[in-house]
Amino acid sequence: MSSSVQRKRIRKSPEARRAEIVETAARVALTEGLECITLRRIADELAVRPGLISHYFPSAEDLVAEAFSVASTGELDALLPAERPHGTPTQYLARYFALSAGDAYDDISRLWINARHLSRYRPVLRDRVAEQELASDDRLQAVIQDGVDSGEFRTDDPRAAAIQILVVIDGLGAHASTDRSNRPEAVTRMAVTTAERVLGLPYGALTEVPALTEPTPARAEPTPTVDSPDPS
Amino acid sequence: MSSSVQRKRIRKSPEARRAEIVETAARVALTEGLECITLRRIADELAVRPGLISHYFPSAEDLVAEAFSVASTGELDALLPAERPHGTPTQYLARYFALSAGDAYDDISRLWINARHLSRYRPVLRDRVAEQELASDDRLQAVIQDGVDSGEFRTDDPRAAAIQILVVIDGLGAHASTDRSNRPEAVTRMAVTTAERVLGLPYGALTEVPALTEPTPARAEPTPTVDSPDPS
DNA sequence: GATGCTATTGAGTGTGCGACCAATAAGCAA
DNA sequence: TTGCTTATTGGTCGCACACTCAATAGCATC
Repeated sequence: MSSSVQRKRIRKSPEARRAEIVETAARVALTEGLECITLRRIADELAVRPGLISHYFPSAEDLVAEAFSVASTGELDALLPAERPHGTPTQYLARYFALSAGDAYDDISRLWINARHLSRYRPVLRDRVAEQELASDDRLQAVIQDGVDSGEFRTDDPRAAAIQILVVIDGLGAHASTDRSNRPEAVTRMAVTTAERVLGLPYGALTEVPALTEPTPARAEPTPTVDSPDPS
Repeated sequence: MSSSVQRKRIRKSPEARRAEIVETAARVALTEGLECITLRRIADELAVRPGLISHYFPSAEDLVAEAFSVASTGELDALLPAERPHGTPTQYLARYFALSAGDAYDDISRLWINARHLSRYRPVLRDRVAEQELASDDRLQAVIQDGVDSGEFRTDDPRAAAIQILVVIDGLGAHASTDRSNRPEAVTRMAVTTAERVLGLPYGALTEVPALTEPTPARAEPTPTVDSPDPS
């Protein structure tokens, strides 16, 4: 056998193939960057020909935007799930900050920087970025609102509180490609400190917290096929 | 005359030509992005042939890195000069925040996002980004130290204070390509608020301040070497 | 005005990209 | 088994990019 060149073509349903393409692109976006989503790259990954990717995404820009949305949504769900049946708002928030400070968060930080930069040139992506920003704001605001309702947090503007926290997280994440080893503790802890301040919590309230009773998986499985609605 | 094709070549000293190239690249970086620094693009700006750019920068990556450094240094000097003979630390700091909140700052925010993203792939640029980050930290720290010495500010870790302020500014700047029109006031004001907090100042101390006696120019003139014919 | 140094050109190489489309064959239905 | 729909291929086009190098010509110097 001279080599591994694909001999037999495999024919899949458009829905399955499309989902497969988007998933692959999302993975590439997260690990290597949005500009690595090229027709050839994704095609290689799936052992098909570039033309097939074009067939599903006549404009490559749409695939990039879709990949970002999928990756970003998946990460958000992993960090701060929409359903929170296994703990208090304080616990979920504490978990959120713990994850945000970990090395694993660097990929997400990089993805956001990547998307924010690239959206300068790509209108389709720009819309998706704005959409995902809103989703992040909403998600965090919801947790805060829950905490306010339960009396754990105190703020008269949960949305402003959420955005302020996210601004700090973005600011800390900006350096995801650079060395951050010798940052002062006050800086490392900035996100938590900000949250404690805007939510009327005492120092340590978000770091010294019992873990969730039934820990949600660190990474949600990305909804195995079947659906995946139409992108742009 | 069929057209404007360059007829006569102009021979300049290597130093002058090199400076011209870097200046042009820095301007392009600031207005259009670092990936628009291509041999052809810069050559067109200067009405020379691409090969000449290669002659001065055998690796284009070096030009990109150099352009970023020059642009970034220039902007830092415009925002927060190293020499501050015409006012108090409070005044210079207030001016810094005023400029940072203006629309003109968007170009700089975008440049930083651009550089932070691109440095993921370009080691030379990465080093320059780290270097310029340090320069920003140092510059702000110096102003804070002056203010502490004069009794205007109060903090026991000027560097940590500086970095915290910059993290917030970075976080706010992350959205420079997106719409930010309907941000809560608390968010818009975050950088100033942070500064007032970490420097032990009352609310408004950095916004209600008399202007500098001899206002430094908002933008330093880039040494108009007689020529510079065509902006794109 | 002639000479020499070298800044600058012109022409070319190879790579990777998105996009396009007629031809092909997989797999379902009859 | 046959036929048909259409998912998939293979090939091609044009463009933009960085990089190379021998040939050319500006200009300072004599």
